[in-house]
Amino acid sequence: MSEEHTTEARILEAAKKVFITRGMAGARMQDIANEAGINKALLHYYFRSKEKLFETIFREIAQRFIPRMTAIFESDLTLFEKIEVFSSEYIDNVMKNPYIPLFVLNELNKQPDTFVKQVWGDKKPNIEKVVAQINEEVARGNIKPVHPLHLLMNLLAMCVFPFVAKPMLQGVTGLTNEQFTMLMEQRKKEVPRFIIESIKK
Amino acid sequence: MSEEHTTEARILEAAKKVFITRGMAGARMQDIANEAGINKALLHYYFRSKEKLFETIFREIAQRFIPRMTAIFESDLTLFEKIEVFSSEYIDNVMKNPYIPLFVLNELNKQPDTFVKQVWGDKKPNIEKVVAQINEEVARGNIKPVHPLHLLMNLLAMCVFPFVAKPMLQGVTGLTNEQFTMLMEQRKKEVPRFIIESIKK
DNA sequence: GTCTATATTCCGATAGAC
DNA sequence: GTCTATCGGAATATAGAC
Repeated sequence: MSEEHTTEARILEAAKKVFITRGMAGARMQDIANEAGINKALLHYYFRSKEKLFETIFREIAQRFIPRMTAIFESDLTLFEKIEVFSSEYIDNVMKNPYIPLFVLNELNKQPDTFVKQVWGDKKPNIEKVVAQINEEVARGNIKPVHPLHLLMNLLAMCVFPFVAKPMLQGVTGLTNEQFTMLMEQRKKEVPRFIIESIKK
Repeated sequence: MSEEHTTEARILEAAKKVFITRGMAGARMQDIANEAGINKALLHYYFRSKEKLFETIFREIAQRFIPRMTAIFESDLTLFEKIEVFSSEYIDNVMKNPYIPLFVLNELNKQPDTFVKQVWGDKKPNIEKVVAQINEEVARGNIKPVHPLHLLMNLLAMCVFPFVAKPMLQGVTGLTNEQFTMLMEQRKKEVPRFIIESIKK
């Protein structure tokens, strides 16, 4: 598989793959070992236990994925720009790692207290800036009155949900993988268009 | 717990609760037995194996939840009515069973081939009627041009996603359970309003 | 039908050689 | 650091008494 990787890196790579597809409860140390091309004992040598290994993986994934989203909200872009950039970048991001959202949402639901801390232990994502921006645009009469949280939920929902629900959508529509990908490609423009149509005056 | 239920019904009730919260891989037969107030052996007496029990539960849940959503799409309501009724009824529905969407999406992702058949084995949900309705409204110039699938995905996403992402949303916003419930209550009107604002001419 | 006791399998973790 | 072999516990499943 990978050539000049250290053993630890290969384990992390393999564990990531297995944990993401099967979840913490469904993953087997043996599967991870096979995927990494080593044996079980080595997993315990590098990471004391399955739980420690999982925590390492989860933290890495969550901390690399969530801040990347929220960074856009904390930036200096205008509200409309943020909506456009977020949709485009986030959908792009998820298309490359389609299983991550469900994985994160899932484990976050199974272990809310433990993992919520792990994700935002230090620096909680700051959405106050966008919220202020939205309220400001409303006050100025640039957009229609809208509850900031609903607007942000709508944006996030429309970007994430299709990937989480892909098997269901394919079951209903009969879409092939290629067609699904094309649809998601369109969505980068479609989501911001849809939102802006809704709030613009 | 429940008084005049048969043993089989109590097992199903208990299994439903445990499977939904922990998932197939995370659920333990012992937990189900405890929850039902019986012992493990009885579980195997009524349902041969954990897998059989799970399949029974999953089929029941999926077949009771998904058709209820799609029935609205197949009805004789107008497009705008469908959007309003769906939002209201579906959010209402999920508020009473908040863990079901993630459970279904999750297991559907783990076993696409097996379960997609189990859910829609006989009668696939028919979205052609709404799709036709949307295209018609566009053709008549009643609403702005919009891809039917994107519109339906948007509707579904905005209704379902907040519940699937509840722990994340609470982590970011600090919302209490009561506040979250109030927000979802608002959403029954907010989602159709948002959509209709976007597509109306 | 329901229970206790036990068999069986699976899986995380460790011991110890190299 | 990496391996093989094995332990020990947990979880599914069965046997058999009542």
